[in-house]
Amino acid sequence: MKIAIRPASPFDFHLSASIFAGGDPQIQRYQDGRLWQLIRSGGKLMLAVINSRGTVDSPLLQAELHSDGPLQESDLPSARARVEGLLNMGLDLLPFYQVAERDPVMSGLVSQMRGLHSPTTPTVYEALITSIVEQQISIRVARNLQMRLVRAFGRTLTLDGKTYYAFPEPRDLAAARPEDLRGCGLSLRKGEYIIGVSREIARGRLDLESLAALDDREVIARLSRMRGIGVWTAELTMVRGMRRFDSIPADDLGVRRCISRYYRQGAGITGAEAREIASRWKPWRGLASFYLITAEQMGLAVQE
DNA sequence: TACCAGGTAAAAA
DNA sequence: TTTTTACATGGT
Repeated sequence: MKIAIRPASPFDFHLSASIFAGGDPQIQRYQDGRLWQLIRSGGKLMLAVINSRGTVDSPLLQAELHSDGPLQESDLPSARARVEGLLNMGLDLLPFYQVAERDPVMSGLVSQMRGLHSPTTPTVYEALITSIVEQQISIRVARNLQMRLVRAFGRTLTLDGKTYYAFPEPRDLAAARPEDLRGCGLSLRKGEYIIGVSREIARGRLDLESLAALDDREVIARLSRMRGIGVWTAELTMVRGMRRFDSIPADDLGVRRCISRYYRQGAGITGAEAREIASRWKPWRGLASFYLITAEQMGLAVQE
C-alpha cells in the first residue's frame, strides 16, 4: 500500500534522512535515496519505505507500507502520522529561519542546509532510553550498543524472509535483568536505569506521552525524579523525542564543541556560556543546535 | 598504554 | 555541602 506525503516547504529529504545513513539495515536505514523504518500503527508493525518524488521547494514523498498481514484503510491515518513524525515533515521552518537571520553565523550555515528537518523518535520512550545509553560514551559507541539492544529485546517483523527489528516496548525491557543488558555492552548501572524506568512505565506509574501537557521545566523535574535521569538526559529526550525545538542540552560536550567551533574559534566553553550564546536562537534553541551539529558533521566552514 | 567520549549516582572528603 | 570515583566500549 502506498501513501503520498506533502511535507511543509522547504524540505530536503536527502539531507534530512542522511542522519540515518550507515544504520543497521534491519532496524533503520537510509540508503540509495530511500529511508527504511519500522513503524507501529494501531498495534501493528509495518515497514515504511520512503522516497522523494519532489524537490526541496515542492516536496513530495511516497511511502510504501508493508506488513505481514492485510493492511486496512483504517491503519493509514496513524501510519501517515508516524511517517511524517519521523522527520517532522509538517514543521514550518520559516519562523526559525527568520530568527536565524538576526545571527550572521547561524544565517550563513542555515543557507547551506536549507530544508533540513530534524528527526523525532516514534515514541518518547525511545528517546529516553537511547539518551540513557548515550550518557558519557561516544555517539559511535552508543549507536553500536543501541543496535544490540534493539536486536536483543525488540519486536520483530518478517517480510520476504527478512527480519526487521522495532524498538523494544517498556514491558520488554521491564522484564530484563541488568546482566541481560550488560550482555549488550551496557554497564550494569545503565542496565538498572533502563529497567527501572521501563518498570515504572509498564506498571502505569509513569506516562511519558502525557508529559506533552507540561512545560519544559516541569518535564525536566518529572523525568529527573527517576534514577539515572539528570538534566542532560531530560533535555535530550525533549528535543529528540517530544518536538521541543527550544530545548537544548547546553551542558552536552558535543553541543558545546560545535557552538565553540562556530562562535568562539574552538576555545573551550562552559555550559553556562553555551546557554548564553544559545539564548539568541529563542524559541528555536534546540533546532539551532541540531543545525550546528549537522554543520559540523558536514564539515561546513567557520565564517570569518 | 592511557585517555577520552553528547553523565549520573554514590562514596568520600 | 562539595569533590571524587566507578562505570562500559571503542577510537586515537
